[in-house]
Amino acid sequence: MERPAVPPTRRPTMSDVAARAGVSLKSVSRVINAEAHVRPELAARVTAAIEELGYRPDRRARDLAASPAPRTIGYLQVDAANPFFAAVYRGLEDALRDEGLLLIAGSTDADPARERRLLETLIEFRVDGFVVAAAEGSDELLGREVAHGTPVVCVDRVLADPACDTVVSSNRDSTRLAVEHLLSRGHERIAFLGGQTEVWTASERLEGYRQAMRRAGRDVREVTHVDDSERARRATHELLADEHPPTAIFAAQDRISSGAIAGLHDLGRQRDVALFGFDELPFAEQLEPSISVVAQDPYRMGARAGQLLLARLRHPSGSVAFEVIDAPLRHRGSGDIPA
Amino acid sequence: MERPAVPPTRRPTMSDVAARAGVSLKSVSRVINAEAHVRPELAARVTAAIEELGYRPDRRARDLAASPAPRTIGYLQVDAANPFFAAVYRGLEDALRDEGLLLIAGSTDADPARERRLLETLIEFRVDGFVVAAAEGSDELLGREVAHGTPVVCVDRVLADPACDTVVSSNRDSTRLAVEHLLSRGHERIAFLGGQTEVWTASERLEGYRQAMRRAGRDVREVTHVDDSERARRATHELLADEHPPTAIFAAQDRISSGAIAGLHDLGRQRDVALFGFDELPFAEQLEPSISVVAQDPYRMGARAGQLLLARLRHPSGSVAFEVIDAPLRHRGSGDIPA
DNA sequence: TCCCGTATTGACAGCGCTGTCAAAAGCTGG
DNA sequence: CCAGCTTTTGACAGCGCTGTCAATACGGGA
Repeated sequence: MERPAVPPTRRPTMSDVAARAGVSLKSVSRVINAEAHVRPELAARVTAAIEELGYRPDRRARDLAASPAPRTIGYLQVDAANPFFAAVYRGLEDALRDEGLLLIAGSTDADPARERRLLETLIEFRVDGFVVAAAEGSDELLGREVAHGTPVVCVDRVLADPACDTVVSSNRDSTRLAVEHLLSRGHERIAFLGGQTEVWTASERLEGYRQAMRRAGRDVREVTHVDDSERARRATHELLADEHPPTAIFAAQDRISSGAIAGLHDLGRQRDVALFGFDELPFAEQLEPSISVVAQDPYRMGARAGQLLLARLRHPSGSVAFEVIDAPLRHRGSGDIPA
Repeated sequence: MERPAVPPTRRPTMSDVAARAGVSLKSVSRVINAEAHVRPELAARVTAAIEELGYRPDRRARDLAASPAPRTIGYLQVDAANPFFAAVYRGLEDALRDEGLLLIAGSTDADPARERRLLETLIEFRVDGFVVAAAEGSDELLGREVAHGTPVVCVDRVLADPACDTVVSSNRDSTRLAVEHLLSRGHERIAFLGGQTEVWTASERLEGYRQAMRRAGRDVREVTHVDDSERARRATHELLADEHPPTAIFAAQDRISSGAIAGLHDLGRQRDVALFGFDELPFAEQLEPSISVVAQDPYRMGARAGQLLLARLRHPSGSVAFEVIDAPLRHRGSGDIPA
């Protein structure tokens, strides 16, 4: 199929509409913005011209000329394909949609350089606010924006210096409770499989684990920087090949849980090693045994972040919020396997 | 925490930089765009001023003034939180990133009105191209854009009238092969659980099922408009409560597979009713039995769509591509349960 | 020494739109 | 019929930037 030679039709502008309708530029502007004091007859003529030409206003020019209501929000996430961030995204989107705000998003893959580049680009587009669910790759730039008065909401992370509105899960406490549950089932050797400790959430969860183990007087067994499912799978293999293998595993995020589940299955040990995961998992109910998890609610986190952003847009100097969303334990089976 | 009264610092403009550096507006512009013929000494002064003021160019003004290289692509998807669309998104993002293109995305929830609104907004932002993975809610508007010369790529759907570049899976053929596989295991009553038949992909898959059944001389048993996991779960219950229940089920997309799996588990029938799903599933390996699926590759679809878009941006009148990405069968167990 | 080509810089218009303000048109009551 | 008001319309500047083109400065050769 050959595409027909493109008619080099310049997109019609407001002047084109004005000329066609035989009115002034400003009158077209009035009609488009539904301003008062326009004779219906003139409005009709303009509307007809708009229709005939297929005219659409240019938001960029509009925003440049007027100091407009907020229109776009930038969203920085680690990975759009990760269910956690996808759910945050969706929550955000739904919270902002009613206000007509559009999301411009990008994945950073936890690469600080990429994060910086992305943030700079978003600034150049003059987005009206930011929601940041990504590592600490751009704190300085971000701090500048906060200081400048641009609304910024952090999700699932914290920005240290200029305080900004923040939404996080009860990482530490929920982890502690989950580990205490494992302890209550008689486990003494509980391994912790977690991600990069430089990441705030990861360190919080690790701290929750340590608190529980310390209070119970047990030795910790920490495997960190397990950043993907495949590494978690291998780590699980290694753990169980140990001379004194753990009888329970705490997996500090969804990818790690996936790897641990796969690893246990590989060895046929899924029914005798207890497992508690952080993050809800698809098919957690249908797996055998079904999987106990700390269930974060990323959709809700995103939605709250959106609401905080809207509030900040309306009241730039209101007090700064720090919201902790409870991540409840879902006891399902794998966490109740006894020692 | 009280936020300090915001310094109402207007964001610095190019004029501010020019004034500070004691040079003309145009010189600043030259430095920023790395144009030739600028004395290093002057460039240094400008750079310093930019740094001191924390100046960032305004892309909107820039794009308005110059006819710029493409910068943004609009992505219409049904639901950002759906793993399929999230993976397409990610593929797109990765394909476009190297060209410095940014994605502006929105979820339509298969609501035509919302789809139209979203598309109109994206047009107002003058995005340089569209990738559309959403239902047929806005074909007229979209056709206008295609006719107008704006690059548009359809993913997982087709646009009938003005042909546009398209990337789809082998929906019909792969479904036929999967159903033929079930037939080969001796199944005679195979039920089809699918979504809205008005959606192109859904109708293609249904057609594949019909072809296989017709050729084998079997009666069809079609349950359509099963649009979410919960409805699929109930439909599965009903199907198995039938006087002549099916001995195998084909689930035409991931959400439906999830529901069917849950439904079978509810009844404890997961080991004696065969199941073939469309779309890859997390934990498909670890479930018992593990789940046979037609494995679409949404990441690759997104990546190809991105490449097609880039190609079209470069050669607006090249020939129109229609790419079918093979969705191979993954035989894992649930599809091999005999009648 | 002066002329000419090249390197460097800046003035100014204009991208598509909205805000301001003034002009034109229409209405009221006396 | 006119003053005095309101309604309706348009001219024009300017948002922050880039393209064009003219002006200035500098170097080398005649």
